[in-house]
Amino acid sequence: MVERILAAGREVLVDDGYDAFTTNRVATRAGISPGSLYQYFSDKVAIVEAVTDRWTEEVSERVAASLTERLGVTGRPMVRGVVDGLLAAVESDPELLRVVTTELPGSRYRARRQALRRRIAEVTTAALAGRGTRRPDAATSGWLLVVALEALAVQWVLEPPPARAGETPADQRDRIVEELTDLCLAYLASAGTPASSVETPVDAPDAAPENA
Amino acid sequence: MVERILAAGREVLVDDGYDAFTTNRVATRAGISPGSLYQYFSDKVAIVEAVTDRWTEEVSERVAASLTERLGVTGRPMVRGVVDGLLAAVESDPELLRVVTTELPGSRYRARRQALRRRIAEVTTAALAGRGTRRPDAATSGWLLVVALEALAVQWVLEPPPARAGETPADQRDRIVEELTDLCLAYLASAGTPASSVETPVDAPDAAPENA
Amino acid sequence: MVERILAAGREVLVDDGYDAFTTNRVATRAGISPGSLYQYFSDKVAIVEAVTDRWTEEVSERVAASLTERLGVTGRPMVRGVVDGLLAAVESDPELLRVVTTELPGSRYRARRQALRRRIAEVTTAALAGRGTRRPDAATSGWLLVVALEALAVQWVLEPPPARAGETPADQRDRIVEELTDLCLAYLASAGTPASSVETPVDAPDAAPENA
Amino acid sequence: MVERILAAGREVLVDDGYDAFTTNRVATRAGISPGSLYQYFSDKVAIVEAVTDRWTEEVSERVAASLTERLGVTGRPMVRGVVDGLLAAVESDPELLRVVTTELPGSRYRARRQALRRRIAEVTTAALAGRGTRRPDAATSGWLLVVALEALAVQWVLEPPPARAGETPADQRDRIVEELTDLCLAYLASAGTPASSVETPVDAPDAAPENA
DNA sequence: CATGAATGAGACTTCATTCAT
DNA sequence: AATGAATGAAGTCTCATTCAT
Repeated sequence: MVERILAAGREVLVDDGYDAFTTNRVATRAGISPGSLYQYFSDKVAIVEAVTDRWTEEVSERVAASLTERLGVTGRPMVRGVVDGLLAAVESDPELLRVVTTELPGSRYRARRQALRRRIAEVTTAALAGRGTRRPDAATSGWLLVVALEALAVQWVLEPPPARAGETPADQRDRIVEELTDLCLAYLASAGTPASSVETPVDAPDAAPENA
Repeated sequence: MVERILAAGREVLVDDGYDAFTTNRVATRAGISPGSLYQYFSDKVAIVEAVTDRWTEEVSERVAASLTERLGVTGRPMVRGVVDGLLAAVESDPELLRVVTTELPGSRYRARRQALRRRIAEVTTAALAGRGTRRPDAATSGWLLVVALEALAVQWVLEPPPARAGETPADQRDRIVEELTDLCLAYLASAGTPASSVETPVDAPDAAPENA
Repeated sequence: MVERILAAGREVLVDDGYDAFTTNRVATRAGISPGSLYQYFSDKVAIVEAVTDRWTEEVSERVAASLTERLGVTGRPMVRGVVDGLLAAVESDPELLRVVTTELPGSRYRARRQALRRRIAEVTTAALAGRGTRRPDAATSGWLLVVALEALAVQWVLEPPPARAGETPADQRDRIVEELTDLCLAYLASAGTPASSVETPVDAPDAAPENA
Repeated sequence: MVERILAAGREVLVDDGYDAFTTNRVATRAGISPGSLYQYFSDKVAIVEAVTDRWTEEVSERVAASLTERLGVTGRPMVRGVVDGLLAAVESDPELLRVVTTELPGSRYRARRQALRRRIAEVTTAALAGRGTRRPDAATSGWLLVVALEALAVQWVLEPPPARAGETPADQRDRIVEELTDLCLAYLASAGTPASSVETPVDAPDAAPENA
């Protein structure tokens, strides 16, 4: 029965949006009476939380799975694995992803989303940690990569960039994975500006290669 | 009077959240009568839109300004300028930024947000365009950098990473700017995986430097 | 419960008028909560329609009944029967009759009223049809009698003429029935002005008997 | 200025209906400010009353005029004159007639309408009074004819019966005038059922001519 | 346990009226 | 006299929640 409610809740959220997520509608969709909802959930909010928690767990598991799968791997394949795992994770339920990231009022469901983000951050930084890197500040680098990767993964699912001519979705996905992998590796490999030079940066040496 | 309403609207949005954004509350906060709202706005939605539009314009202007300021600049300083401009833009009203990015139901205000995103994407990719780069697909690279930068800029304002011990906020900001600049330059400078090698990637050569 | 709402609706309409027919007032009068109205009616308008529909049916039934009662009758008794039936019909709820005829905004409830009028017109003209008549144009005669009879019946209920001294209401009613019967029969028996004489009417022959 | 307001009021009433008769709309239509209405009228209701009063006077005058025009006339032409005058009167502003008879809430504007009706009743009965008649009760006969004539005149303007094939509106109008004239004369000429026979009506003698 | 009718607070909006300018 | 911005009471309708069956 909880199952039916959660399924109905997800459907309403995905099909009708959060604004239309009324208890009556969820009950109708679940084929039960509005009163019965309150036997299993204290609140309307609790239903939304349960629906998103379930999705959250799915995402977390996928991320964790793809990492444990590649425990021994190192080098570029390892990074690629992390990226691929992240994409696979957010691809688990694109419609609900959209609702969670763009529809849900942050003020009410902030805690849940931050928990997920934190968990992803943990595993991701852990995976990227050991990497040989010339970055000076691991905490900042981790934060930066996780934020960027999460945003890119989500955006990839919700509004992917136009594919190349004749490119299959699978090909495009592979390409994006390589791009993100490049992004991570290039960043990690680049020398962070030493603290002293922040104030008076010397441009010439580390400037972008002027189309050499 | 429009001013008072917009100010009150912003306050309610920021202090109480979108769920509590009721016409009565806005009117009370503005110290006027509920009926007066409708002399200046057709709708509750119109008020929200006006509040966010104003913020949107501010952000747009800041981005544009910081770019025109550095028209002649090239190389790393130019990229740093773009990054700094982006940060400055989203820093204009952190509280409203939070509301707009996490509180507003996407389904109702999607159009507005996408317009802003598109405008930012345009100027950013334009700025980054001429850069010498070894990236194979400009469209994808642009998309990737814009998505990443936007997310990082927003996150920087809403939940910045912990500062180093004894570091002032201004110092941290400078440091983040350098990090983002590194991210962009390193990515652009790195060789995109040639299409042929996507299928059967050779890891060794382009792997991350294993802490050599 | 629908019953209670309809009863309350009728009361409000009759006691306070259509202007005061607010959902809150109906709910209060019915001893229920405003929200409950909407479990049974989609709209405020729907309530008014239900109330008037019920009255409409009652009126229709009465008219039909009084006609079937006298199926075999002919001559003056038949006409008298139609007239009596019409009066009986509109007498079913004088207070609501007043509301329906004078209070309800025609623009909103026109359709309903016309349906009733049409139904009455049908049965009445049908009943009067076979009558031997010297009227040249049946359509016009029917229209004329129905309009006149309806108005007279309604007016009889709402603002009857002063009774004769010492006359009981029942007596007056009988008298009015005879008057209306006379009206119908006299009209039907009178020779319609032939089409040719319409243009250049000769007054003398068909003039009213000058108190001969 | 009063003129402009009344004209605007009439327009709104006619074009948009009583429901849409708001002070703001009237003011806009009159090209003045809402506040100015209250310099000339105490109330929204007062405006409606003024508009309808003006119409009422027009109608009254027309009725009176058509009667004084035919002061010396007698016989059928006289009756025809009354009928024609009545029609002419209600034809003065068909659109406003519709509003007044079907749109205006009776409870608020009852008094005005009754005054008009009474005035019409007076002149009409006065005109019909001297007529030689076999009717036993002048008061009742007058009431009956006035009610019937008013209803017929109004209905003629608002929803006239279908015209004969090839008949011009003017012809139809002439025909209707004759019909109403017949109605009046036939009724007045017919012998009222004597009081004694009301109780036990003998049908045969005064029955309608069975299509002999 | 399940039901679903009933609840009632409260949201959005309109509009007759006023009053300072 | 004219204005028109401001008012605020009141109306319609929704929906999360409860409770008797």
